[in-house]
Amino acid sequence: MARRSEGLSDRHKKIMTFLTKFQEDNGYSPSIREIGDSIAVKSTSLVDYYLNQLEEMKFISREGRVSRSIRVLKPYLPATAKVSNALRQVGRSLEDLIAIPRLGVIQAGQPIPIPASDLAYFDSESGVEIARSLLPSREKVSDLFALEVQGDSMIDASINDGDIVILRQAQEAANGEMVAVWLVDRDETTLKYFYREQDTIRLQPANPQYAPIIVDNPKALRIMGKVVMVIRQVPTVAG
Amino acid sequence: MARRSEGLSDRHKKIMTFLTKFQEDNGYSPSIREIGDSIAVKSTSLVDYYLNQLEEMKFISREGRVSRSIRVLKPYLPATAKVSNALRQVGRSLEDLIAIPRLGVIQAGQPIPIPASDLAYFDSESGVEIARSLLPSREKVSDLFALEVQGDSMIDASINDGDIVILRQAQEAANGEMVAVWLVDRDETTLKYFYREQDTIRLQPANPQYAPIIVDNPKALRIMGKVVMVIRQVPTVAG
DNA sequence: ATAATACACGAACATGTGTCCTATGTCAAG
DNA sequence: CTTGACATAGGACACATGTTCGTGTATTAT
Repeated sequence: MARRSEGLSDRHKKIMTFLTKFQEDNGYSPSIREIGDSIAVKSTSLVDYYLNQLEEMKFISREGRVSRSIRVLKPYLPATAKVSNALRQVGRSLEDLIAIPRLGVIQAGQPIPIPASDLAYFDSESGVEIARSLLPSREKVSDLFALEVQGDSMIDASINDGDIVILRQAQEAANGEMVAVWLVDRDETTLKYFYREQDTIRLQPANPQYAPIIVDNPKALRIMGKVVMVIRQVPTVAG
Repeated sequence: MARRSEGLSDRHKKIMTFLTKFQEDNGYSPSIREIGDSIAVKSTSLVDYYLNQLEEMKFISREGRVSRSIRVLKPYLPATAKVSNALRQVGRSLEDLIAIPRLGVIQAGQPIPIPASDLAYFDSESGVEIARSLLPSREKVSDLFALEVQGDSMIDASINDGDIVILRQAQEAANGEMVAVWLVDRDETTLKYFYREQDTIRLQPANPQYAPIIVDNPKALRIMGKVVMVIRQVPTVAG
């Protein structure tokens, strides 16, 4: 185990991720023991030990002696967590229609930066409204967000300039899935097919005119979400 | 106490208000006893009784045997600006939800009858619901209908097998527009780009692997509608 | 009047859950 | 080697919390 790592250790990160995800999935906090299970730790005291550290570092806060009272102060996935939080208020109050926040523009071709911070704010007026009946039933509303596509590198994947893509938050992806990834180095977000190879990750634009992006450091990219739906408004020549 | 009140009783409202407010204030759910205090009820069983009703009415959901696991499904809080704002949003959204009849599947080889008379009836269960905000404002709702695409002749036009296309009824089309046409001879309906040439009409599948269909007798085809929107549900490898 | 039903109280119960104490192992510094 | 800080485990303990059962009291229907 890594010792003395300043900032968050691996365990801390796992816990924060678990906390964030658990709360999004269930709407309430996990218990100490549930957290322990998630990081394969049997003893409750050790979990408590970590939680105290996280509280010390202002990553969470909790009420003494109150079950499941952990609040995530600095979501480990800052943008996405905040968004889903906002979404929960609108989305869950409605059964048929779902307002999905349109976070911004994603450049599918030559990637142009969407600073991650941009993902943090979401103005309800810019949301995309979707009928729940169109979504696979298993989709959790709170995990969804929308982006508008610019660029044409995904043309062969049936995604065009101007399309609106609905994504589900995810931190991982299987080979061949279409994902939105944040490239840390370039500080930009792009839409690509995801392939994990031996030591690298290949981000493949479906359009063969564009070269794939090869990432050798897994930490240099963060998967923001998987594409679950594409909406395209076809312009008609004459109204 | 009001009895037999259909819908939410006074107690129910108080509980929902308390739940909403408590969660906003604390970030987690109150316990049964805390709820009891808020409505001056001493017995936990009575609170449980009400909670069961609220759960029955889909106002909340909770996990069995898990503390503080209440989720508010329909926030009840007419006073707060925030909530009323959200509700207004929801209300407006509902009005804007449009049910578009899904007439059937479009596919080479399978004829789809789309006489105007057929548009009159449609079963709401088979309809596709679209938020009005997604449609160009000028679209007349009554002119719209939906088809599910089978086959891949339009792949390069960003339309894939399984996609749902929304069309507007039309008898004519301008060059380059994407239309659904009924080929009288073949007795089938297909989706193609429309080009009128000197004496013929060319129906161009965007996918170059497929040859265009040349129709020399204008009466041999009937334009059923223009494509105004494409909705694609992307399957994810692992749910 | 009687039965049925909805509403209400309280207490007992089982268990979920946070807290805390002790013990052990590991590693770097003295 | 010793020491001490850190990491880890196990478990006892108290109490927080959801569940359930028994009982009582109105209101309504038969």
